[in-house]
Amino acid sequence: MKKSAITPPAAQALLRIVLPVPLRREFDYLCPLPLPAPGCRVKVPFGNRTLVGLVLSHPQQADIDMSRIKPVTAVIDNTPVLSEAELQLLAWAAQYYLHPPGEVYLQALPTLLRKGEDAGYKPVEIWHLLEGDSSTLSRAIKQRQAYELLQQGPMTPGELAARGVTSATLNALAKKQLAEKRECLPDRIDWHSHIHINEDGKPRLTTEQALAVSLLQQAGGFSPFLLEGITGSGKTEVYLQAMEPVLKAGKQVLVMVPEIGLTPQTIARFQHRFPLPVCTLHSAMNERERLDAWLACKDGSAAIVIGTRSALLTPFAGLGLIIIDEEHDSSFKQQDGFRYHARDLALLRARMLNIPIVLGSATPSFESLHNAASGKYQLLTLSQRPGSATVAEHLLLDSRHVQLEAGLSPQLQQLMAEELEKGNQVMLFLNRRGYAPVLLCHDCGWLADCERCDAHYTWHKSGNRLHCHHCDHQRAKPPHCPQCGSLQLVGTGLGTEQVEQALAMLFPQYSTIRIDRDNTRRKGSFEQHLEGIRAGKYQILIGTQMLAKGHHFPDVTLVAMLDVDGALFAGDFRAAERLAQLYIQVAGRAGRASKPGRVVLQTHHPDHALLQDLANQGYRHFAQTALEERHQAGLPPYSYQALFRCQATQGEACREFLVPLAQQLIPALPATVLCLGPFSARMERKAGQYRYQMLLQASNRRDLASACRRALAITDTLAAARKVRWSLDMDPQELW
DNA sequence: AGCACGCCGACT
DNA sequence: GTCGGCGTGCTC
Repeated sequence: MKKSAITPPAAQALLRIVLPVPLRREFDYLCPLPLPAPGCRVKVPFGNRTLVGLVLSHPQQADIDMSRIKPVTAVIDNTPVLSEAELQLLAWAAQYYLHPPGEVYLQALPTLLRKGEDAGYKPVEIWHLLEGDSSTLSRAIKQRQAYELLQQGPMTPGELAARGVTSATLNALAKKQLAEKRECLPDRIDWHSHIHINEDGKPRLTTEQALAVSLLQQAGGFSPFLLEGITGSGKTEVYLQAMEPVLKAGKQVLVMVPEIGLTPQTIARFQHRFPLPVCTLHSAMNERERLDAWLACKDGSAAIVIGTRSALLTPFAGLGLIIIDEEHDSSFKQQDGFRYHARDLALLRARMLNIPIVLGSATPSFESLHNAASGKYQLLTLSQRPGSATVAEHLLLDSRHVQLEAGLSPQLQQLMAEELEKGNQVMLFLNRRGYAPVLLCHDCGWLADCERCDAHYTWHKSGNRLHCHHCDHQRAKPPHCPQCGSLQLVGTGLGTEQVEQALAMLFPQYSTIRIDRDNTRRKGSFEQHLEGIRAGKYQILIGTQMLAKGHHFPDVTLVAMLDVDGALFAGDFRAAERLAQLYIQVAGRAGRASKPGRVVLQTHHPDHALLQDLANQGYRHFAQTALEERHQAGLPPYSYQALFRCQATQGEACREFLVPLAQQLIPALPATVLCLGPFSARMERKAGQYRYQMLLQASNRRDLASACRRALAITDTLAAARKVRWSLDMDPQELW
């Protein structure tokens, strides 16, 4: 007879975990010993569903009554998917951005891991030979060929297929017990001990480059740099050489690029210099590719990681350097959900890891310039282009009192003709696609307005459609006015389509290509157009800013911005900064190497201080003036902001939430914190949603954070909060 | 966010 | 009589 039917209660203890729910809270669960370490995933019951959560700590005591605490369903990982250092970074981010911790932590994991999949590589299939009598293959030619191929070593089905071996042949071999398919883990390359640097194509450095490289190569510990280098000054070469000692020490390098910067050419350049494992991380990858790349960062088998915003949250085995190219680019700030700024978090990560970080740009953000001026960043300047390149000439063309042809002044047409006659290319920028931004009835004044937004439809003549650029709604262009029946529907204003059409009339002897989102939608068509331009198939290029980013065409000697006047008076205090960055970007397209370039800005406000500054003094001078203005006005980076946004199908619902929030908050604010609003978005209704906002501005971060925490506490008590969608945006980059 | 619970209108 | 509308509350 068995003794003791009583089993002792299983030894168990508490886990504090985060879950993918929009609650600013952590949750405690019971778990049998041994407890999974912080950074491990567990499955837990939550309400009546099961969620994947991440272990943060092992608390001694629960923060609620023990009777309400449930046991975990399962432990997924026996080794953490995130290290202590990464957990610390994410904890800081959740605190700083005041975002629900579950959404912050889970953001650092690829989707497959969020769903609870194993944190392992996808096994690869390998065919290999078995011991056996191969003489039976004398008459089976294909099988014998496959057998002989496999005698050289095991191969994947893909490699075999490339050599003409079909799966049928392999299956036949398997049936005869001569070969077998096995699943195994992909090879991991141990690159750390044998670094090779390809000196082929390494250019001679300018003095400035050499100085920057030597300072970067000597940098040890946490040292932030701002690399300010004009277009064509060779920033990438500085990055490459700064990476050398880091890689030689067996440390990984993270290169962050804007969304549009992750091109095959970028990757190829790094791959060519360093024949080491380079991996990319971006949104266009599928879930499996992303997990495999994520694992390669985490286990150290990737030497160089080139990625967009989300790459910053990826774990690294041994990160030695962070590079942020085009650091001013707005795509580094996430614009929904967890609204983090990857550049700002990168600084924090570098500080936590005690490693150098380089922010590079031709047009640094005002924040970074301010930090360089105050000595927080070391400034490295590249003001020369290698070789004998000349600097472009900048012209402001007064478009007042002159007859514009499809937006082109006679003077601009003259300049274009001059360059075209010399066999050069001309590039025109207009940040408005479509034929005309407004369609109206000439007889009764009816306007084609979007039903879901406070905006006009843009008339796209190709396809004869009306298209709302704010909500993406499309409809056929009505044949006559819906109000008075008139056939006199006319377009007002100018879009790229219209300019393209007009150019064909003005310069019939030259061919024109338009580049905007409308005619590059098809995969690969953008690259195809670029190729056509490089090959000289087109002499005149007209496009939106997508033409401005990064692509260089050596035969372009004249670039012109047709209309930026709208941006000069936009309501957002950052509009001028963005315009200046775009202008410099565009200007960088003009001339290089042997051919001097001209940059033309056509404007109705040629005396505007901003434009004068940009054209005559350059970005740096403009930035200094503008920063001084921000200083006077107490705007960022001389103050700090947080924005409460709110949207609902009824404007009233937004006001019923934000007004009492502001009323209760304002009396509790210290003198250092300013509350502005609530006020409606400049475009109050977008895609059927009414949008309101409330801005908090403070002279120091501590007071701003406590004001936000106060506001969040009030929000919890407001029933009206449940009838709207609201969010908190720390360090907002744009106002609605 | 999900999901259940709960209390009021038009339908098999 | 029920199906289902969305307000309210809760999730360790």
